[in-house]
Amino acid sequence: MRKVAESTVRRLSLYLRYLEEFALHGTETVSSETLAHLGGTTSAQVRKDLSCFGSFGKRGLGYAVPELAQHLREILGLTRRYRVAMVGAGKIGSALVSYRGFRERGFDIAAIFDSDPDKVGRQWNGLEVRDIADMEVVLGEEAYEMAVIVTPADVAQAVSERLIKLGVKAILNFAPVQLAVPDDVVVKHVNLALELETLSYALANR
Amino acid sequence: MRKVAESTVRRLSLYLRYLEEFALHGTETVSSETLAHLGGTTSAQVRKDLSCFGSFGKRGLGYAVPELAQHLREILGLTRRYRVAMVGAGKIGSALVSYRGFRERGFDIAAIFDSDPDKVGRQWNGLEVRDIADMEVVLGEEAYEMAVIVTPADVAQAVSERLIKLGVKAILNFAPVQLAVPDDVVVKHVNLALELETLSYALANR
DNA sequence: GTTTGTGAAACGATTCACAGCT
DNA sequence: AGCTGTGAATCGTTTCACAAAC
Repeated sequence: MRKVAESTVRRLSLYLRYLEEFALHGTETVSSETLAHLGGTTSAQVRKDLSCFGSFGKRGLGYAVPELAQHLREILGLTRRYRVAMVGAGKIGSALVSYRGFRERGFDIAAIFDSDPDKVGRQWNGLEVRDIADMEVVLGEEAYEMAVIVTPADVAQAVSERLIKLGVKAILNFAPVQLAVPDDVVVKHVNLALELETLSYALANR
Repeated sequence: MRKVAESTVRRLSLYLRYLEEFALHGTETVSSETLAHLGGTTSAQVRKDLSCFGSFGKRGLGYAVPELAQHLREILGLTRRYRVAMVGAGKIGSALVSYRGFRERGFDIAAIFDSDPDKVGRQWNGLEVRDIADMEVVLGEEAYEMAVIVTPADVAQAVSERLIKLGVKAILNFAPVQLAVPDDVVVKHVNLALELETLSYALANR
């Protein structure tokens, strides 16, 4: 199975979302063509993506919706819930904490940290913002495999190191720095200004 | 100028960020190797990326920091400011409006719309949330080329159509739907839950 | 007849390696 | 000597096209 492209994984996530939509409406089977159309790709792409992990369809028929959805959940590691630590209680952090999309997909933000005394102690979506100085104490109580870093750029590297020491293996990083992490830790970088810049490029080069 | 890959454009944005950092510290020249190291890529990649748009370096020396930065700003269309309309005054919208990274890069969110009467009329970062029903009136007063859609999925397509009728040519879409738009309109899709899912996949498949 | 699963072909992006300029 | 710019080679992804299954 080894070596699946990131682009494939992203598409699988998308397919899963559409499958859940179909499941909700009671649709029983779906073709690669239908999934492709919804996901903005081609039927061959859908089949290739799936073929990385097995053959889930019936020739002449298509894919059984709930079964394929379940396979995708297993492939994507979404049959369990994840406890997520969030560091940085700024505006973006605030939005993420109450973002239902995370909880719906199995990601529970279960701890929030900030260094600003004005923020520490406040309740956020039923969760107390803790002092970043207490991170080791708070996170030591339960296992956290995932974290979201929403701090200023200059502290993000140090924060990531503390998180990794505490067992975090996956980081979603909103700080505009390239984090240096060990090989067994995976980092996904999100940079919203950069997304607008790709749009600006597209506008300027038509 | 030939077809430039999206990945190239994203890296150029990154290089620009580092160049501005160097400019701030008064560094005068920088090598492809240095930029590569900061951006997590290779020197050959940096040179290839730049070579799509011209030859900006001096052999034996490297690149002049302020000059290359200016070239990149021009390439990326960042020598001007953009008026951005935002539709959807939820939590994510709220975070984006006060996100300094946008303004710093030339993107001014200059209008916010929502359909919720509780939100309409409220001041957000010095900007009044307007009724989405008045979108045509408000946006008709000034030219808007860019928009951010932060609405629920079910209205995003209709909202995009109205925006496009009003002259919007670039959309950053946070709603989890694939928007269908004319060829001359560019859409960038952001899906935060999906980013966590790629992390979950990585954790599950080690 | 329809739709999957998959090698093979086409395409695109990255890396190599070196000639050419400073 | 040092570093860029770039064609050529490599590597990875997408598309094609068709045999096999239903």
